[in-house]
Amino acid sequence: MMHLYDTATRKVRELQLRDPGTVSIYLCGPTVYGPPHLGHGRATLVYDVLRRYLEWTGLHVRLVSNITDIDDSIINRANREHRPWREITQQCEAVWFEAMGKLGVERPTDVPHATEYVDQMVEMIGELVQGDRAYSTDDGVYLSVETVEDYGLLVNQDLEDMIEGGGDREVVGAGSKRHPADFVLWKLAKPGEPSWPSPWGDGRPGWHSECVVMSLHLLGEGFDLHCGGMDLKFPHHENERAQAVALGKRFANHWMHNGFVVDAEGEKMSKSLGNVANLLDILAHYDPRAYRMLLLQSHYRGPVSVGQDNIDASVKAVAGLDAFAARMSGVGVADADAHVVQQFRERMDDDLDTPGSTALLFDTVRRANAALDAGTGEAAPLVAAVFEICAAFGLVLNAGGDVPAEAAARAEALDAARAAKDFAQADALRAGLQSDGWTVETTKSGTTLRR
RNA sequence: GGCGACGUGGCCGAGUGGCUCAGGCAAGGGCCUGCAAAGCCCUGUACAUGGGUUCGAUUCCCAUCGUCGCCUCCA
Repeated sequence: MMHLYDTATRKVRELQLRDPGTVSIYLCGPTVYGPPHLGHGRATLVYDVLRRYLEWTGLHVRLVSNITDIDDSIINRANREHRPWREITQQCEAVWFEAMGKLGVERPTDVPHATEYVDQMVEMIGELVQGDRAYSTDDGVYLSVETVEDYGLLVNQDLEDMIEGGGDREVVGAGSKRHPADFVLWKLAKPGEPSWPSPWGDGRPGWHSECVVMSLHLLGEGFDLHCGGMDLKFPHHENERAQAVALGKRFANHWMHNGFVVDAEGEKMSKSLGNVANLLDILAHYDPRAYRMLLLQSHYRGPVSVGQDNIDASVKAVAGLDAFAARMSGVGVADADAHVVQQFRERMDDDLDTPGSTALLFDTVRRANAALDAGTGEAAPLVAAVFEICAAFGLVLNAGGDVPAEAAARAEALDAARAAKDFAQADALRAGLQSDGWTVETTKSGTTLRR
């Protein structure tokens, strides 16, 4: 069974399932106001691998990942560009899913939009106000964090320390709040801003309220796993949790957070530092599978630096797997090598050890190649194991695909020239095929083409 | 100030109290090949620094130096 590091208890523990056979996961999705960056790509890839692996083991996975389609940053951009805010969110969402498609990230089973759940949010906030856990001020409704017993659980900090460290940061709504750490559940609208009706005045929900409502609505109390990037740990996840606790509801059983993408100097890529590398750029210039490979080779909790050298190495690693798939396309079907599969499961179940699993993958590739070289007929189970691992990783290998008759004819001509020892002609044919983009592999048994 | 992560061979990046030990990319040598490609085999005296614990530490403990993250925009 899967064991994962749990942020709340700060140790690796078994992922206990509320409903045996089904895993319920909530992943905080994007706020759609700009293009996705490498960090978004990392988070979605990490959880895509988690999801695919869990499914591969035979579990049913319900993965809910929201779209935050109402937020200050959206409104700000709309004002700046004098465009309707809905136009921005729709466009950004389309770009998001296009990028995810290219990355090979499977669409979540549910994609709730914050704006579809405003009624439920108002209802929830009402409950909190009624229970004296929240109060309204002249600019909105706030949750009183002092009423939440273990506030700070996820960040592992108590309230005083958090406030002390606030430093120069501006405390939002400081003047009217009961406690500086109280956070907004409902923001009253300023003139011209998008708004929904509520008992406290027209306004919009706070970010933290969106995800509690949607996760509890779609997955129910005590769902299995809540995930997201490290930066969501606080305040977002802490505050989501605080609301659920204040409501007396069981929230996520397990918390998972992935590490950052950092730049060459080891600094986190962030919007405020302006060093964010666009995911779309990477997708346009490299084999998108390379980013998945790069992430598979590092542990999800650690930082990953994404640079030219890094990506290049991963591009080649993936190309090597393609060559393997092409080479093994003639090997018959067999059950996957049980020992390899077992080792793979052990590693993956150990806090999603994809680096160890990737090492196992390449080692199995090597063994399968050696077996094929030796002609002992032992390659097939190893090949099957490689394909199993790739499937669980969400890595789609390119075995070369269809070769048009015209190119196949030239390959045959190449073999004929070689047989006739007309090497000048053979070399010319090969060069011609290569310049047409074919990878040409000439073996004793004949020439194969792929691209 | 509080909480936390990290410093591994040319680059990236796992991991471990002692065993031949990751893995990818790059490099050198060999086998195979008409030559390549693909593949296989071999090679590289790695674990920030200083102490300590230990028969033995890259791995545990302490300190130092350095890098980074979070402490109400952020995957």
